[in-house]
Amino acid sequence: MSSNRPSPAQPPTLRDVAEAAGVHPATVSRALNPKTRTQVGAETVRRVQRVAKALGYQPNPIARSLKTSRSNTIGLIIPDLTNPLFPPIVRGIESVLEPGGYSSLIVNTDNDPERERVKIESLRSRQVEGLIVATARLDHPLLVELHEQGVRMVLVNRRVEDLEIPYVTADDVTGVTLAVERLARLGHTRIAHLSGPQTTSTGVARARAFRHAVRDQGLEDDPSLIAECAHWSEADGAHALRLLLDRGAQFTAVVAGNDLIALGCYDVFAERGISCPEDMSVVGFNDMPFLDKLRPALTSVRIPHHDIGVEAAHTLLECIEEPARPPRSLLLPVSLVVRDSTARANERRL
Amino acid sequence: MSSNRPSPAQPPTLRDVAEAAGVHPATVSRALNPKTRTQVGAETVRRVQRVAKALGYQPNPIARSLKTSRSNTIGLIIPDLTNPLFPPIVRGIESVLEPGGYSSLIVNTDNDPERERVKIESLRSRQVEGLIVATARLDHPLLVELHEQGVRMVLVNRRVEDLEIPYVTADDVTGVTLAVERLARLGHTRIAHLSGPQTTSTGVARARAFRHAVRDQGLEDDPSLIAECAHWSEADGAHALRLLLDRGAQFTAVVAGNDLIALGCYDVFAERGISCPEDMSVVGFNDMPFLDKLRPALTSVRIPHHDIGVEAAHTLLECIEEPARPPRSLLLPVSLVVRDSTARANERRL
DNA sequence: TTGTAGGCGTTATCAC
DNA sequence: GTGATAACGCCTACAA
Repeated sequence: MSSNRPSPAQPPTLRDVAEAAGVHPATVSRALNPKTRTQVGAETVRRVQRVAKALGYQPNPIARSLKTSRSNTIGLIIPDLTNPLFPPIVRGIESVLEPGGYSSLIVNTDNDPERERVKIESLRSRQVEGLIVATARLDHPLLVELHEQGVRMVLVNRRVEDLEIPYVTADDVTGVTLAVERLARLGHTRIAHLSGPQTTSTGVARARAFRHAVRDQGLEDDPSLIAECAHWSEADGAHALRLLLDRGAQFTAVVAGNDLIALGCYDVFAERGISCPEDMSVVGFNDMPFLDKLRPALTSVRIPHHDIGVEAAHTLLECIEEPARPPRSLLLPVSLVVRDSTARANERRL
Repeated sequence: MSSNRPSPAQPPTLRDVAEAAGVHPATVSRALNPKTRTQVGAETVRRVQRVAKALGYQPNPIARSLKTSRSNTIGLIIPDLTNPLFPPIVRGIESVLEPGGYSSLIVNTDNDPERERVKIESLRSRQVEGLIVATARLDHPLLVELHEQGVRMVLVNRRVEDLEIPYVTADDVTGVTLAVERLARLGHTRIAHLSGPQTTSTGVARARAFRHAVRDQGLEDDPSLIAECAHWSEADGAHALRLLLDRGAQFTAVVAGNDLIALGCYDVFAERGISCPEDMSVVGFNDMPFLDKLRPALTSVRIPHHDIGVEAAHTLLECIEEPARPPRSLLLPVSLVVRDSTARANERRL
């Protein structure tokens, strides 16, 4: 009876429960842990559980981590949470991690390798059990290093060259192909591509797919119709389009590396009095939110954001929980969402 | 000697450093901790630091947490990371937390109280030292309960009634007033308000400010021109506007509770062939990204997203690090960003 | 089936 | 100034 703590809400520990249940702490530990519960008498288990609930016992995950050297935490490396591409992916990830008993620590790198190094350092010091990385570049020494150190990770939306790191991405090739096919069917014969940075697998894959698709449509694969954006941003998209235009390139449609780059095109259209889609068609990539409300509504390749997150998380958990099994990578299907930024080619522009 | 670990990259511990430096672990601890460094001889400090760096020693935060019962982690409760309002706030928060040595655990509640309870539970079991809450409702028993338990927290963009919890919000009253003034100056005499949920302080504050502002402009404060949205969402915005329209309400402008609600209006305009801004002006609130690219570009009240995050984080850290000091709340300044969704009133509509 | 004991890596509190 | 010791809360051989 006398075991009531008058104390100021110190959370109860295993010992408190043990005391209250008249049993040894180790027994409580076993009774409360599903994996060892069988080793304890059914009656004892019940009593312990009752007492634990009564006291409002919550295991201290820090103590547990110290003992088991598992943190139940994973790190999420993204360039910029403010880019609408990522929040849905993050939500997908959490929808898997959380039921699995994991939490995620999110960091923004702004695509700065130094920042990235520091933040990953900090994540590791917090003992994360794995990493989901959305910032991978084709040549990415840091990731190679981590991989060699046995850090478990999964890449989303990206890959690294010559490296056996599992990845989950959208099917870039099909996406770009759909875009080009659509434009070709609308009579466009000279289509430009504002590619993403060629330091990223995604940028390279989409650019390569673009050239293939153009040839497959029987069109000329003219390198002067391709401009590379330094970053996946509006500003860089605008810059690249201006370059093409100033160079006097002739084209009636643009396949943008992603939606932000496409938005950059909108800025240039406004600057130069080009009307979209009458003078120029544009297709984006990713189908971010609110594209349907743009002026004009942007045609874009839809990728399964949420599923990418879900699959990435599953893959990572597999790596963690069954280190033996060789992890598989995933290519998720895409579709073209046709809106108002694409129309029949305006031949006068050529 | 025999103390060489041939082992596979077990990260070095304090003990390893101590051994290598020929000194006691406690000394290493002191030498490496800025707050206790003074207790150690300068020469020793140098040697320990050198050895630590050489071994690549990283303190184990879990062990430290166990001992100090501080996790250096805070929880971030937001309704939905996918709402563009939040990522910039999150970034602001992290920009303060990180240099302060804290990490943040982000959870989405989808505004579901039950979910919220579970997630906060889980955060607490992870020993977070404080909470930044963006989901507060005026009547919010859970938060009251937590507050009474002494959980440190700061509200962003929201307040709770009759409760001394510090908050950081934008100046809603001024924002709405600016919007109404602008519309009045454009000749609008009948202005509708699609309010946010009246269960949130923000919804109430903006609605109240709206009615004040209308009267201040010498216009009629007609309750039939106000409709409440059940959530801060596009769908609910559209729903509310349809309601008003179907009711036969006469008005030429809408002040929306936030940008998403304003976007819902766009949908209804399209449905009903109302042209904006010719027939109807709209003002949003929050100035989310990409509003300038909408059709038409949305006039909106800009709030300092990033700063809200920054100040909230500062406030929370203060609460944690100086529990004595009574925390102050903050009201951050706003401005009206005029774009194309507002124009002179079209009297024929009345 | 249950109890015992030791330790995970760190820090706080003593001594010396 | 530095060393010894204990303890944070939990888990897990091992013993009983």
